[in-house]
Amino acid sequence: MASSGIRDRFRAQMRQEVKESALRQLAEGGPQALSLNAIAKELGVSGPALYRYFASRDALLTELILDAYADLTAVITAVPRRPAELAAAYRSWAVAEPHRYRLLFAAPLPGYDAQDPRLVTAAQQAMNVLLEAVGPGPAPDPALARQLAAHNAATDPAALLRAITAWSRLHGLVSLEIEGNFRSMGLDPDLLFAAEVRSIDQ
Amino acid sequence: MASSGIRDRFRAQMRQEVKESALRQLAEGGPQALSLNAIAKELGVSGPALYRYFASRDALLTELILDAYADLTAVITAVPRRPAELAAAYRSWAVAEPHRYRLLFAAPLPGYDAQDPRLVTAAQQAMNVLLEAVGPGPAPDPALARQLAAHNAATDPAALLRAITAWSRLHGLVSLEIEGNFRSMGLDPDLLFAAEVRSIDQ
DNA sequence: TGTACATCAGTGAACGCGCGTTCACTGATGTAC
DNA sequence: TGTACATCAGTGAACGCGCGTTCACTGATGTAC
Repeated sequence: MASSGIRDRFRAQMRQEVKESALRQLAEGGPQALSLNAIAKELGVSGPALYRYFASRDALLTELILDAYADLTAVITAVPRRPAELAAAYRSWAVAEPHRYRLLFAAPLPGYDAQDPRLVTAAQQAMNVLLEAVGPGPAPDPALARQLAAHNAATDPAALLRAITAWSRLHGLVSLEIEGNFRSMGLDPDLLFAAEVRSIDQ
Repeated sequence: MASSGIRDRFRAQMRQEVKESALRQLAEGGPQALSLNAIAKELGVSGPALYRYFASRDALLTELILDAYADLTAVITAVPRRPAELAAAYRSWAVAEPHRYRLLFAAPLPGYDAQDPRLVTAAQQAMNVLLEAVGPGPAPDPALARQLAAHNAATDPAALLRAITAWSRLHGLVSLEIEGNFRSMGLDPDLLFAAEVRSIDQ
């Protein structure tokens, strides 16, 4: 009951607004632009008020990361399980929200410890979607096969390796694109992407 | 003459020490850990003293980036121009100095504008080394071929595309490795790397 | 329906810290005569 | 060889700013009787 009281609904909405403001800041100012004081200011509230909703800056950051994993996973889940479609969905999300993509895969902020076990779980769920799309690739060498099996016993190591390789290639393209490396070379990321996806697809 | 006076030599060495201290800080604290005050403290000097050697924090950062490009280029230049060797050299450098690799390819710091044209030149020189190692790949589609030719008229567009693709794949692996993504999956980056390089090599 | 109470969102002041940068200045030292 | 001077490394104080977080507190409001 308590969890659907009026106060609880208010709480939930306020938490949501804090997160939205935080994301707006990340989008504009880069990853270390996440400042509780600035969020409070945007929401028209004093700084300490935010401590009603999040235990600390790190706690807020952790939630943002979990949300980002969930969104990315949702986006690639909503699409046919084929490499080209998955890759396009993955890239679209990253390009649309580079600040959130960075939250997932770029350097962690100093002073922030990604200890939370929920982060590991969230990452695995995203990976599982990719896994369903790829067929087995070349057989990994025995040592690698053993590690792959230990990481995910339910999946053929050759398929797992292929999924990881595909992910790695995707990440390479996407991260260079969102940091502007292709644009500064005068190259259209769309075309590079199409060319590379063809290679993953085969 | 003036450029080899005693004072000039002193200046050069002091500049070097400032840079070394800056790199030490980056190595420990992440990219936004570059603080002039902290550098000054480490060198046993007051904060304002550094302004004798660098016009601003951004000027220092720019020099660190240029140095990093130069070092990476030197490392891959010192190795036979074959894909496997180049890839191994590239990766070794990145893994040995992840903080410098991030300086080159991860998100720019907020408030830092990478305006300096020397940065573009430095990036191209590194790319040129990769170019010499790859043979032509599949023919790019016409629009992409045009852009590739515009970016580098001296090179066959098919070879250029192959070099860019190889770079992108390398970057994907290397950046996931240095951020600890493979380690957290229980996978040995060496083995993943060997598997992926085989694919680039063919 | 009315009242008393517990809950809790939000405040303002404060703590201690760090940041980049400027300024007027001191004092050592290389250099030119 | 000795001396005067210009150069310039470095200082300490200050500016204005922002940060996360704590604390004791006020006041509104939902809730239980």
